[in-house]
Amino acid sequence: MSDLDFHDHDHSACRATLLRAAEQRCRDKGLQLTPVRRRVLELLAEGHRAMGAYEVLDLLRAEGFGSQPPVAYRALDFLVSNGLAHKIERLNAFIACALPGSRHAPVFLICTGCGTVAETHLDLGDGRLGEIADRAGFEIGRAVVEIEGRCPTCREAA
Amino acid sequence: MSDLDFHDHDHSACRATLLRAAEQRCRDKGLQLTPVRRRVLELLAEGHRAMGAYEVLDLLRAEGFGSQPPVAYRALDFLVSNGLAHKIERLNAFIACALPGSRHAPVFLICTGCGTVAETHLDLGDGRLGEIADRAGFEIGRAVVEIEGRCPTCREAA
DNA sequence: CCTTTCGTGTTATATTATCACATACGCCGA
DNA sequence: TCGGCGTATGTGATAATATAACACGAAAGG
Ligand SMILES: [Zn+2]
Ligand SMILES: [Zn+2]
Ligand SMILES: [Zn+2]
Ligand SMILES: [Zn+2]
Repeated sequence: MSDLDFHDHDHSACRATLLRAAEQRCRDKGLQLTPVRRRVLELLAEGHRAMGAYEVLDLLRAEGFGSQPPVAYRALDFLVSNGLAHKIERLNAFIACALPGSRHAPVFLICTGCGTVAETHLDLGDGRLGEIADRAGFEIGRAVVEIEGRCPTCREAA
Repeated sequence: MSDLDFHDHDHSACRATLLRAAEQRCRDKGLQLTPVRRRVLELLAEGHRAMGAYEVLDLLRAEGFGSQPPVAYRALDFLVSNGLAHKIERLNAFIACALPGSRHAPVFLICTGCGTVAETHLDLGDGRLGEIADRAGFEIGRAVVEIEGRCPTCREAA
């Protein structure tokens, strides 16, 4: 399975992998993967798509967690800060990181047809972006690459 | 002057160039660069930095234009749709396009120290991103590349 | 036992963005 | 000349996204 498949892969498998990786990562780094945080990551992984903070909040509320925005935002911030999820700025939405563990510049391919989001990554050190930054004397902190377009399935349909 | 200078260039010159280019572009394409729209572009060009919609709105209001959010958002949408400005998603802010005319994927270098934003661009056809999209069978519509870090000036200061 | 730290929860508020509707103006065909 | 039409501008109201400020409780460490 490629890291770029849009529709044809085993969600339950990648979900389980994600959760295991997250647990491992938190153990290693002394982070607390508390019930809310864990559940939010599960929700993102289950949905396997970008979810808004309020969408997450609704689900948390329905499950007996806190019902106010900070509950969702704090859990999401934790996941994002620790590389377990990403925020997709273009959509004001969050998604589980498909490549946890590696320090990477995520690249999102966002289908405007079906809303599916595929993640891959870019090594910023080499390549055009690194070159651009070097030439400008700019020190890269973090990068966001978000590409909107149509996924293979939606292209066929059209 | 490079298109990537952060601090040391002639603002009044690049502002004038921008406005002339916009007028030209609107004439060519039958677009109406109305007073509000033109003034918003001027404000972005004068500021020479990313400005929030409400910051723009405050200035418009002070100058006798409409005082409600849609006034600013509609003008900004016009400019963005027609390639005269960009929205920087990471900042929920807008900036005049530094390279109007060319159809390009803008790349923003955002300094977290001083807030300055430099724009350059990427040709999506070739390069790593095009390659990634091709491999996934993904048809690129538009792309957003936003890099946060420190500009040369702020690096020295640190 | 006391203090500190962290996580969770709450209420209230700030910030960003859109909806819905009214008016005005230029254009064009009847 | 008139009426319809598209487009731009303006308004008040509201939606969607995000943070501030504070209280409480559990766990860790002295
Ligand atoms: Zn990732
Ligand atoms: Zn699709
Ligand atoms: Zn541009
Ligand atoms: Zn700087």
